[in-house]
This record gives sequence, C-alpha cells and structure tokens, in this order.
Amino acid sequence: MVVYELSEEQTNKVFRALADATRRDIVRRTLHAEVSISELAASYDMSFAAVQKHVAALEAAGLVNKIARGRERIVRGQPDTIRHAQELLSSLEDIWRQRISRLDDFLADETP
Amino acid sequence: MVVYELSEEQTNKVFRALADATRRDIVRRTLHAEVSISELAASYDMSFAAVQKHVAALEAAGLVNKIARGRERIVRGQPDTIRHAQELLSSLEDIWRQRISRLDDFLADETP
DNA sequence: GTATCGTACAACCAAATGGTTGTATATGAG
DNA sequence: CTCATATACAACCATTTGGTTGTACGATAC
Repeated sequence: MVVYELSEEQTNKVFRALADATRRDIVRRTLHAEVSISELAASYDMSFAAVQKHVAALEAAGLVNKIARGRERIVRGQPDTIRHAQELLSSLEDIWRQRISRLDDFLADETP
Repeated sequence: MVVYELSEEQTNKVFRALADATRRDIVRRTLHAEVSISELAASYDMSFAAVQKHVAALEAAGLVNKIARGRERIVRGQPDTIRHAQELLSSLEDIWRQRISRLDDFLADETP
C-alpha cells in the first residue's frame, strides 16, 4: 500500500525539518488547528523572521502549507507527508522483522 | 503504550541522523545483517573517515551500536530507536485524527 | 618479529543552518 | 488618507555539518 514515492532529497528535507523542537511544535499546532505565522511567532522566544524561516523549512519539506487569508498566512499541517515518513520507518522495521524471521527459520532447521 | 521518553535533544539527533541518504542506507544494511565499518565504507564513494563519522552520528542518535570483534567494529541497527521515532510521528497523526473527529462532532451537531 | 588491516581521532575546510536586523510591501482599521 | 499589522526577503554572522587528509595504535597475518 505504497502511496507516493518521496525522492531522497525530499526525504532528507522531511527528516531534517523534524530534527528541531520548535519545528516539531509548529507541526503539532498546525495539525491541531489553523494558525497564522504571527500567532506562531508569539509563542517562541525568537524573532518573527526566525519563525518564518522554520515555517519555510517545513513548507519545503511538505510538512505544512500556507494559504493567504487577508493579510495573514494560515499555516496548516500536512498529515500525508508525516505518513510518508512513517512508511519509511516502517520499511526499516520490516527489514529487521525479516531478519528475525530468517533467524527463526534457521533455528527451526538446525534444531529438529 | 508509551515505551520510553526520548529527550528533545535525542529526538533531534534521531531525525537529524535520518536526514541523510547514506545514513539511512547504513541503518538499512545494519538492520539486515551485521556489518563492519570497513565493509560499509567500501560501498560509498567517500573516505573511510567520512563513513566513520556517519556511523558515529547514528550511534549518538541510538540508531546503531558498535561491538568489537577482533580488530573490526561490527555495526548493528537498533530497531527500538526507530520505533521511538515512529511513535512520535504517530502522535502527530493522532493530533490530526482528533481534529477530524472534533470536526465530525461539530457537523453532527450543526446538521441534524 | 614485521607488515598489514581496521579503527580512532585530530586538524582543517567549504557549505549549510539558525539566528539576527533592516527594509519593502500589501492588507485592514480608524 | 493615514497608520498599524502581517508578511516577505535580503544581508549578515556564528556555529554546525560533512567532507578531507594525516597520524597513531591495537589486532591479525605471515
């Protein structure tokens, strides 16, 4: 049930974007409800421009998108991209599980 | 069913470590089978020291560990840490699902 | 023993990252 | 219209990252 393939470069961006507590918090908040950039900026101890850059990194990764509403930009989380990241991690776990089951087979063969 | 809590800093390291194609490949290979650092280094178009640094980043993130075997260091993937990352992503997805179900409730209320 | 292999680690470098301030521009309020 | 708000974006800076080469050292092969 593979949905879409992310390029290596896109995958890098997704994980890179998630490797920062502020950005993870922005993702949480924008998945929970629609928030403007200035509302986000009010929450963090950094400049508006810094928050803007974090949102831009998340947008480039496809983890959020922005829509114009009046003079505000509403940031919305993109659950699909999170699912892509989950699928990649699941595929890693599958590799492990296959190894375990290979080991089980081996043991079943060797110890009759 | 929370297993362990990763500190923010550890979480950063995990996602940062996964934000690189070479490192993701190392994780895949070390989950599949035990591999020495020099075996890994032979696969990538970069110096031994560069691969060593990638392994060190993965080790600091808890995504692999190293054991000594003779003069070799065997690198082994750590599926538990991958599971931690998955749980974090799942918690983000849950936020989204809760929002959808709140929206459903609202619609059920408003449209009798 | 000596030579070689596998690893560790330091020093160095260019590029990317994560923050800042400052300026410009469009929208909404009064 | 004027003023304040929300955003965009450039320029700048310190730190981190991702690579390099070189040196050192323990373990194995011969």
